[in-house]
Amino acid sequence: MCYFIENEDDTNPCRSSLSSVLCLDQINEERNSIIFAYNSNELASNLASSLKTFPSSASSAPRFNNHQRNSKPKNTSSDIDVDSESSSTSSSLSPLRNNIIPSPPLFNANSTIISQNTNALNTSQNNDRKSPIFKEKSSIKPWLQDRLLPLGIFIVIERSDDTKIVFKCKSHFKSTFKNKKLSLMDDNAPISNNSSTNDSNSIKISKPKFKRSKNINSCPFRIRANYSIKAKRWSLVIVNEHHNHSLSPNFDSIIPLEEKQKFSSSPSSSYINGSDFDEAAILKAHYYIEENNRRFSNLLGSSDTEYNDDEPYNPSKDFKKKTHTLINNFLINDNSTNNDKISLLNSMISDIQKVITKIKSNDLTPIPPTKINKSNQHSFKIYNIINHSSPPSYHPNLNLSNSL
Amino acid sequence: MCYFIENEDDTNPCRSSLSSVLCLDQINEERNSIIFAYNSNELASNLASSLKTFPSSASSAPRFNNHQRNSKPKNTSSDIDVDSESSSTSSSLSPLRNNIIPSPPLFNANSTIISQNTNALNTSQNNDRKSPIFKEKSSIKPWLQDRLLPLGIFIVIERSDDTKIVFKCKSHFKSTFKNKKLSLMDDNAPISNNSSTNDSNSIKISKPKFKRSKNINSCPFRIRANYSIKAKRWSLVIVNEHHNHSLSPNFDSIIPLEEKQKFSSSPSSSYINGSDFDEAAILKAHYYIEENNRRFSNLLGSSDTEYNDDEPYNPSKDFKKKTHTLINNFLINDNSTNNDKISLLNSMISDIQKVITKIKSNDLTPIPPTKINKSNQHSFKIYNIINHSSPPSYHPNLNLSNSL
DNA sequence: TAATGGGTGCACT
DNA sequence: AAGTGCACCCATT
Repeated sequence: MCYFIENEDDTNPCRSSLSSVLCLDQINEERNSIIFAYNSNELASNLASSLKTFPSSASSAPRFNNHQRNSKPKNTSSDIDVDSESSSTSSSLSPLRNNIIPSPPLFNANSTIISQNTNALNTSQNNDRKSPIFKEKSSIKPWLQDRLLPLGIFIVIERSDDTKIVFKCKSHFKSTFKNKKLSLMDDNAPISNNSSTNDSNSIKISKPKFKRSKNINSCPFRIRANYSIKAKRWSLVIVNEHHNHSLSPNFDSIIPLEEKQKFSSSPSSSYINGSDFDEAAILKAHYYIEENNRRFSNLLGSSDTEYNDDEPYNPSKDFKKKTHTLINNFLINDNSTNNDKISLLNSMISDIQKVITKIKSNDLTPIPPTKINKSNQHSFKIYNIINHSSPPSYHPNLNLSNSL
Repeated sequence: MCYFIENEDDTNPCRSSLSSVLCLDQINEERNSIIFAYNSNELASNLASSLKTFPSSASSAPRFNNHQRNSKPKNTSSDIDVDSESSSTSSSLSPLRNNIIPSPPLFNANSTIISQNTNALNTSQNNDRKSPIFKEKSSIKPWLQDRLLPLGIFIVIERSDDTKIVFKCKSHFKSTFKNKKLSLMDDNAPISNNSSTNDSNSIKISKPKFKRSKNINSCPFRIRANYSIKAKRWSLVIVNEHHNHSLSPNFDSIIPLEEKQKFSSSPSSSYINGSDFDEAAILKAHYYIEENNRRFSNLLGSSDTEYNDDEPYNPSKDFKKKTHTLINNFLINDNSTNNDKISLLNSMISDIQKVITKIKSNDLTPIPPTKINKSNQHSFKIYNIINHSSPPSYHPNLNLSNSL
């Protein structure tokens, strides 16, 4: 089994968004073993480490040479240049098969890996370098699902065609009705039907409408299968290993019963019930990944976070950008009077100053929404902030070229 | 042909959002005639009027009785209670068939209509009240498309199952790449490659990334086909007759060539080329609808508008809500130091004050994004405000009841 | 079947 | 205006 690593150039923004790479090898499926490569990205390493615990014979991750696209003369034919046995850093590996040990790489982010299987499947295709790892497209998803289920990852196909399959997490979306009911149950505030007890200091909550954002479905986790026409083989790429939700808590609710049974009883899942199954390692890996995802997982239930592939999640920058967008949008779009606009903006400054005060006192409770005092405004309903999943509204007169 | 109108109760929020109702009858398809009902909604009336011009023999819209669900004893069997010939307001109708003239209704929004064909199709099923208007589900879309194409409305199925079909406008979305190119062509700002000319007063814009919002695809137009198991028939409901785009300008580009040919040559489209086709009336109706949609049509190209059935579009309120969400989210989520947070918030206040200044001078050009001066921050890219279609981020710890 | 990213129709659930 | 899994497309490079 050989690996070829290409550095991505930045001319293709889509391709340069690959943040981490992991190549899986299903050749030793009978032994429930996985060979994988990982890059310097911490979370990718963690995922790789967790996968590493699956096969019992691999003591460390194999490493591969980094083939800079132009740093080395490359065979221009359809054959792929392969380094083999060029490094001693992989000597600690216990190769699972009598294969060419993959060359040690210099990994970095934005690199992709093309696995080139120089060995045969246990079939007549032995020693055929062009033999695909996956014989057919339809076998990729079951194979991948089997390996990700123990991590609590339930994949579905987001998009596919003859040359690619894009996998993502199964959506956790529940109906807004169900969420509404749950939210109301969780609400500790007493709902009083006695309107006469209304005093000005207590804001009465009358059946707030909860509506979970649709973006709870926007888990950024992606795995991609690419079919190389040249190499005539499928390869797997982890495009984004992050989740915006915890994995184990939803494990039970997401996976259909038949999947669970299949998972726990199928012969290919013997790493769960088999003799060489290291349950402690699996659990440890599982929780380790979950730990790394904690800052995302606690977004569950109110997540509207969008992940930018170009750069890591940065709440401050995200906040700044969104705020800037809002302000400019308001400046240009709003058709209220200038006085009303200024009044609104001043109330916003007031809000920010409240937040600054809270930060200084380490008080992280949210500030209450302020009312808009406009005579010509419709009565301002008290909205729960969760209630608003609508994207910002732009005005048709917003001329893009003028806004630059 | 009889009609039965049910008032929706509000226990089903999906159904109560029906804003207008129009029932089409394809029985006289051979004569290219349509019987329809419309409610008091103005645009629904317009659309109904335009449809009315299709059949040459119908001089006015039929009206139907409003059957309040509990105002009248209703047969609890599977037969549907039908009023017939109970009003004289429909006397101006020229019934297209020797049918029971539909009873005049009291229409209101949030009502739905169930057509009950008391007459037979021109088949052996004559006098079978259970005979569906459409013999099969698959015939509905072609029939409806034939009637909407002359209005410039090209429908696709949004969702369907055994008992319903939801139609919407075909998306006008073009790829982001194309938009990017177009936007750059429209950009009047010179893009200088000479970085030495950078002075502090002019904000240099280096190849802004345009990315059209996906919400350009959110045209609210919806027509729904419902299958009544009781009545064993399909009925059509106009759920939302508004568009967020003009119809005719996109007519040519949207409709595939084969559809156009089918439209202009099929026998069922003889109301276009046939002898009783009133082309002037069609065009008038077409432009009339387009006129009514003008305020939506100029959203094309920058549309992020989302239609809220509960209340009209209100930029100020939208802005206020989003800002509040952002601030609270930042307060809770951001893991930077307090000094950095405060610095960021102060810069935000500065931005708002700039906006206030601009408002006072009636200068609606957007403010430039400010840099974040943090040593541990990545360089802050200059983003175009259109570039941000991501919804605000919410934090799970944000207690909803506390924020009220 | 160049490689690869993405929109979206629409039936399944 | 059920949400979404999936594939048939088309886009750019």
